[in-house]
Amino acid sequence: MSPVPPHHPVRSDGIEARQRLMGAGLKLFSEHGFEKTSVRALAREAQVNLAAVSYYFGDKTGLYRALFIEPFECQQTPANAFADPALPLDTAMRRFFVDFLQPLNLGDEIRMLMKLHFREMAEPTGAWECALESDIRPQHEAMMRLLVRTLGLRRSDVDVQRLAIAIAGLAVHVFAFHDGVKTLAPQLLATPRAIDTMADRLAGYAVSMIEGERRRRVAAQQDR
Amino acid sequence: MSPVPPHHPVRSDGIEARQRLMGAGLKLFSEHGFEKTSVRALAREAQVNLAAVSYYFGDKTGLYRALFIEPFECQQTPANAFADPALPLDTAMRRFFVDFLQPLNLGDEIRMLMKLHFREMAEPTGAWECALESDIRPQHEAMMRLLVRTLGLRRSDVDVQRLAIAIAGLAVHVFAFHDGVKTLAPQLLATPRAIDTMADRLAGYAVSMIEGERRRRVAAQQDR
DNA sequence: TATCAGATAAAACATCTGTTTTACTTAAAA
DNA sequence: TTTTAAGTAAAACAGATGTTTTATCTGATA
Repeated sequence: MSPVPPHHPVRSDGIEARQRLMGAGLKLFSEHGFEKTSVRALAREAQVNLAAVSYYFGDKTGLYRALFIEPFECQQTPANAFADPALPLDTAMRRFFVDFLQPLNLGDEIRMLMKLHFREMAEPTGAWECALESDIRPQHEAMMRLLVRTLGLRRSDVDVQRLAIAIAGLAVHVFAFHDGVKTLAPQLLATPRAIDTMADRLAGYAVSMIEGERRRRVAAQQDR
Repeated sequence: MSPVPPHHPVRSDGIEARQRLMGAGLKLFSEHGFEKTSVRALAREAQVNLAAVSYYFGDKTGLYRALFIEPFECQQTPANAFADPALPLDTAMRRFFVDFLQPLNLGDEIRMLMKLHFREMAEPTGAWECALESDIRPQHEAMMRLLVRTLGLRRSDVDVQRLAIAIAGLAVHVFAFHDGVKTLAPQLLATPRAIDTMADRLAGYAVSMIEGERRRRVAAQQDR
């Protein structure tokens, strides 16, 4: 029925239509969401014919899914900071939050991709599960390993999961409710320097939370 | 042009159409979002004629806005917990988070209203600014007053704002990324008891964060 | 009872949506 | 050069959408 998407088009007028459509999709989807972005707007933005989206991606959702599946360059995951066991906790945390908030500053494409992912998290279209498994879960698990290591546990439990989710939430919240934060306290995200300070503080909060959890566990142990 | 919405319709076949439309709007908007909810679906859900929505609310967005503006019953704000200065910090925090996460359990209508608000936060349609000023900002400021009081400061500064936003983020994150949390760690929000435990832990995290911030301020003071 | 505004109902309207069809152009292979 | 298929373009399609119009009905008031 629908033509097979050719991944390496023979013909190309300068930039290839397929890639330009993905660029347009990244921009428009992240800006206005899936529903509010029409196929016509995509074609216009990409300076490509209306039929191109169905030609290359089958349909509109095909283009959307492609944005989640096909990796963009760079894409360094913040959780990399947790890989090295030799790294002190506060340093690792600080690096995590700096990496996490990085997209707020620079990298137009990555920022849009990030925004697209967060949008998908808030309003799942189905591509979400995919992103969760490939992006979120690995980071969540890396975080849990760090916590298990730091707290000196033998293995993870529900309280470690709670803590991991709460720490990630510190960063996610800033991202997802970027607009709200900007309205409540514009200075906090106004400059790269301010964002760096924010990352620093968030790392500090995370460390405090972990220390608190350690104390709570000790107290709970003694109660038993 | 458009008929003036009569707030007290004389005629009423049992339940009034206007109110039923708001019920339908609350359900469908919170479930599927603004775009994905059609006027026809609203009319069907409310068992009301198609024209009723335009008759009572002018248009579709009018109904949506009405859901934000017109207060539903109860609506106790979590930040009430901060009003009493005599309340110990940890108690106040615990109450805040319990109140905040309460809608996850019970109160079908309130839960939907909450979900609608969070959805609006993630995908602003314009009704957002309204909600921010009337709902969010007061809570944010109550939180800041508590922090200023607890930290023994004379007045708020950017670091207090950062802390307030981070603490609120603990709760908001659980709400907004409810689905994600449920996928990553289903047990955490499965039962009312689990939710209560979550609120308890979040309160603990918040207290730890505040203590950490107090230490940070002392250290920064000494550096100067 | 007659009147009249409030309320409802069904149909019509114009627009926009995602998708497909059809025809045309291009460039490489036979 | 001829052939073939990939790629492009414009128009057409079927359906859904928000909104308005027109007509009808209801029930309290004069």
